[in-house]
Amino acid sequence: MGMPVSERLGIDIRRTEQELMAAKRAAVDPAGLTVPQYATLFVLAGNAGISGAALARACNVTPQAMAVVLKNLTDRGLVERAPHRWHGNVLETRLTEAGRAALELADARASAIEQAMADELTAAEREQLRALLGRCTAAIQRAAEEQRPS
Amino acid sequence: MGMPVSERLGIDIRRTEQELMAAKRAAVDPAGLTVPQYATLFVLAGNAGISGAALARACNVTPQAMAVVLKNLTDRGLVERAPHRWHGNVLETRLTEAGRAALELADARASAIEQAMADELTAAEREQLRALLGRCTAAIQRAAEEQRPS
DNA sequence: TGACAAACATCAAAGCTTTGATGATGATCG
DNA sequence: CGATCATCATCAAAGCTTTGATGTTTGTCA
Repeated sequence: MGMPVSERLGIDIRRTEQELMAAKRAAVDPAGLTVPQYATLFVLAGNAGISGAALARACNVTPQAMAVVLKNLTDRGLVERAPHRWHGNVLETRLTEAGRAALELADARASAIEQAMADELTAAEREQLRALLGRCTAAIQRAAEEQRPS
Repeated sequence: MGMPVSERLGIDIRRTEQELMAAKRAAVDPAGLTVPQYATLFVLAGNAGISGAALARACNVTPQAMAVVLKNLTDRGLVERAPHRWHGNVLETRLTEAGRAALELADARASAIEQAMADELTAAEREQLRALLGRCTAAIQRAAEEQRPS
């Protein structure tokens, strides 16, 4: 096979992300939320009345994926959706009181995970990590672009 | 909310992993595979006759998740499963010829993504990244452990 | 031998995610 | 004005993933 496992940085990245997801899932679970639901409520808290499509962009998922999350959140009464006043097609989404409460509960615990990660590193190391990840992201995109059989 | 978005390293990690997954998905798609299927075939290529549970551990997913992947691979004739000779309950899984062919096709392209990422960084930077990610992983696990209401 | 723990496989429910396809709405430009 | 394009929402299909619950098989130990 092409590249030895020991040299695949993707494995390390994936491993870390998996650990992060597992920890966040556990952190957010007592609030009755999933990680995507938490992320959605989080964005919503700072952007009341945003559209589903914009929410999808903010969370880096497809509008269809976001629609599923929003449906579940709506069913549980954590968000409300209402048609935009003069902009016919758009549905404005807002947090309900219950939604804000769940978010606050979840965020306290989720933030603790982020905090632990931040505390493990010095400020310089944090910047280093972000810079390295950024370069990886760029390289990945470049490689993907080149592979495209356009 | 607890922690400002600009300080959440998790977001950078997640972003990179998403980009990586998207690129690998595109890379592996012409071979008719998904990323989990590719990962499974890859492990299988180096561990013929492994059990489903062991495969799950190697891929860092639950046995149930692996069962779904294996079912799809079996349905497409890319792997074969047969009961272990003297060990009644275990199903041994092996690549078929078609499976090996799909893997090779997919691996060439997937490796190119990994290679691009590796090429972007110097050897020292690669080690730095792995070390930083490793420390993050450890910190995450520690934090998750502490949060557990045992 | 018989009870028990460990490992394996699997059914089921719930949820997320992607690609593809449709239809509605609003803005732009000829 | 009317065609076109971009944006938004949504239906559908396929696949991955998790938690929880079952049942089988093996090996250990009292």
